[in-house]
Amino acid sequence: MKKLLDLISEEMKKAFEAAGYDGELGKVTLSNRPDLCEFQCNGAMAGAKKYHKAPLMIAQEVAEKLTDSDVFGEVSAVAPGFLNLKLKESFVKDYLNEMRESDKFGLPTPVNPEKIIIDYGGPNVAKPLHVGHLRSAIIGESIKRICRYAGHEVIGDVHLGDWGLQMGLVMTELRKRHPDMVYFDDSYEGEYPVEAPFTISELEEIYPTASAKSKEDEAYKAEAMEATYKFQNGVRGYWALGEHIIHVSIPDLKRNYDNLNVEFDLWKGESDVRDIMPAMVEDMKKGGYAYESDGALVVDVKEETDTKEIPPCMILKSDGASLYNTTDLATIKDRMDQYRPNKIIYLADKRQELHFEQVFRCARKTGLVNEDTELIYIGFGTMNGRDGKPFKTRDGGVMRLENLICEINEEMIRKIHENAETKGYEVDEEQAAETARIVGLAAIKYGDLSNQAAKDYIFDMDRFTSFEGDTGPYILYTIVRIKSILNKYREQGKELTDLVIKEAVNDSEKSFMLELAKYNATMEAACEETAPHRICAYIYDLANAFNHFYHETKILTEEDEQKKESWIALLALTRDVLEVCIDLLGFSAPERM
RNA sequence: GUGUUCGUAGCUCAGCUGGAUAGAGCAACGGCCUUCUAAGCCGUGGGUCGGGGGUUCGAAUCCCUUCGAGCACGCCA
Repeated sequence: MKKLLDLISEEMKKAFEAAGYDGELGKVTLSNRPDLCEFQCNGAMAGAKKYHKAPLMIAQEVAEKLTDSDVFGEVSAVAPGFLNLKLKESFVKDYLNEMRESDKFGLPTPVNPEKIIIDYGGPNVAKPLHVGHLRSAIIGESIKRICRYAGHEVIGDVHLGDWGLQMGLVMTELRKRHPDMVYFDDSYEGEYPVEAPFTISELEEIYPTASAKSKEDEAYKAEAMEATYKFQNGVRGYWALGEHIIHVSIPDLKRNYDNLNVEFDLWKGESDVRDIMPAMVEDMKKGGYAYESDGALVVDVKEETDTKEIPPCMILKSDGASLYNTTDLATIKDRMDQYRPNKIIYLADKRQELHFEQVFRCARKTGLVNEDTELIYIGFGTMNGRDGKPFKTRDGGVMRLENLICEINEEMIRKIHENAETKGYEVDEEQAAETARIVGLAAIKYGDLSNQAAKDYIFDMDRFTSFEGDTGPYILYTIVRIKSILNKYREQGKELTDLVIKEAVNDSEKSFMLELAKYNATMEAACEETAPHRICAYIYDLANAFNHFYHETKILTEEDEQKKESWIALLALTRDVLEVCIDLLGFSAPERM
C-alpha cells in the first residue's frame, strides 16, 4: 500500500505535467499552517526560476488542473506561490478502509529481506545490572522488534562481557578469601565441583570489593591481571571458576531482562570466541596487517581521508592478553561464518564510538567482512539525573536496575490508590500490582525511547511518575479509553466485524483520520532510521487527535447507526495501530487503569 | 591540543530533504465531570532559535567564524 503523501504527490505531479511543468515539482508535504490547509506543495516557487514565471501564476495554472480531482477537495494558490491543499473526505476514508484490510495496515514487505544481528553490547557477568544497562536493553529491544515487524530476520545477541579484567578481579578476591579452594591448586587433576562456590549475591558483593582494592593496591591489580591471563589461556581451575561465574550470573540477568520485557535469541559472550581468536590473530599477522608496536600487536586503521587521528586498533596487549577489540573482531568473524548477516547493529554508549570505528575498519581491512555486510554502530547518550550528571542514587552510588523498577512500581501503586480514592473505587491489590508493573514499564520505556537515542536525557523520577502529557501512561490511558468504548459496544450485543469507515463529519474526525493514515510512512522511517522515537512521536500525535475527537463526539449514544458504526470501526483501527506500536516499543496496555 | 556532539520558552524536549505567524509537555493562570475512565479536554501568558557574518526570493535548518557545555583520544571494557 502506498504512503499517503506519495499518493497525493502523484496526483499533484500529474497536474504539474498537465500544466506544462516538470512533474518533479509536484511534491506534497504536510502543511505547516494547519489553520490554512492540510497539505501544501511548494513546487511553484521552486520552479519559478526555471520557467521565468511568477510562482503565483504557476500555482494558479496547476490549481486549475485540479478542479475535478478525486483526491483534493480544495486547492488554492496563494502568495507568494504556495498551493494549499485539503483532501476529499471520500479519499481519506477509502485510504483508511484499505488500511484496515491490508496486512500490517499497509506497510509493504521489503523486496530484499535482510538478516540482521543486533549486539546489545552486553553487561558484564558478576556485576548486577544498573541503570547504565537500561538504554541498550530498551533501545535494542525496540529496534529488534521494529526490524522484525518490517519483515527482516533479526537475531538479538546479549553479548555478555565475560572475558575481561573483571573475571580476574573476582577470582583474585576469591583466592584471598579462600586460598585453599581446589581451583587454585595447580596440582589438582580431578573434576571440579558442579556447584559454584558462591551465590549471585556473594558475587555481587565480591566484584565491587575487588575493584576497589585493585585501584589502591598495585600488587592486587597485578594479581588480577595475572588471573585474567590464566583464565583467558585456559588454566583449568581458572577456567572452571569462569564457567561458574557465568552460570551463576545468567539466570539473574535473565530474570532482570524478563522484568523489562527484553528477550535475546542468543546468550553468547566474549568467551565464546576464545577458540577462534588465536587463528584470527595469526591470520592478521600473516596477512601483513598486524605488527608489533611498543610491545603490543596492532593493526593500522588510518585512512587518507581522515580529518582526525585514528589510533591503530590494538589486537593483543604487550603481555599477550586479548582485549575488547580482539573479542569484538573474533565475534564478527564468528557471526560471518555462522550467519552471513547483511547487517550487524551494535548498541553501546556513545563514548565508545572510536572503539567501534577502529574495530569496523580493522574488520574490513583484514577481510573479516565483505562489502555487502554493513556494520552499524548506534551510540546512545547517557541517562542523567535531574542535575544533568549521570544518574545516581541519593547517596551518590550506582542505581541498580531492580531498585529503579521497584521505585517506579511503588510510585505507580500509590498513584492507583490515590486515583481510586478520588473516584471512590475499590482497589484490588493483586490487579493494582499488575497494572502498576505494566504502566511503570511503559513510563520508563516511553521516557527513554521518546528521546533521540544519540542524545543524553534526563531521567526525572517525579516527571516520569507524574504521568501527564507526553508520557507512556498517557498513551496507555488513551488505549484503555478506546478499549472501554469498544467493550461497551460489544456488550450491546454488536460485532466489530463488517463495519466500514465513512466520510468524516467534522474537522476533528478528519484530522484524527489523517493522523491514522500516516502509519506506514512512520513505520518505514522508524525502520530505515532505526529510530523508535519516530513511533513515539506518531502515537502521541495520534492519541492527541483521538482525545480531541473523543471530547467532541458522543460515540455510543449516537442515534445515527451509520455514523456510530463508522466511528466504532475507526476506533477499532486506532486501537489496533496503537497496540502494534507500543508492542514495537516493548510494552503493552492494561485492560483498565 | 586534536576530534566529535550539542546550545530552541523558567524546566524537559520536537522541528522531516531551507519555505508562510518557530511547536509540544511540565510549571503559572482561567474554564470543562448527574452523560463513552478528568492519568483527560479547551483557553491565556511566556522565545533576539548562544553571538556575529554569509549563501538564498526565503535560514532554527546549509556554509564560515566566535563564545559556551558534554564526550573521546594504544595496553579498561
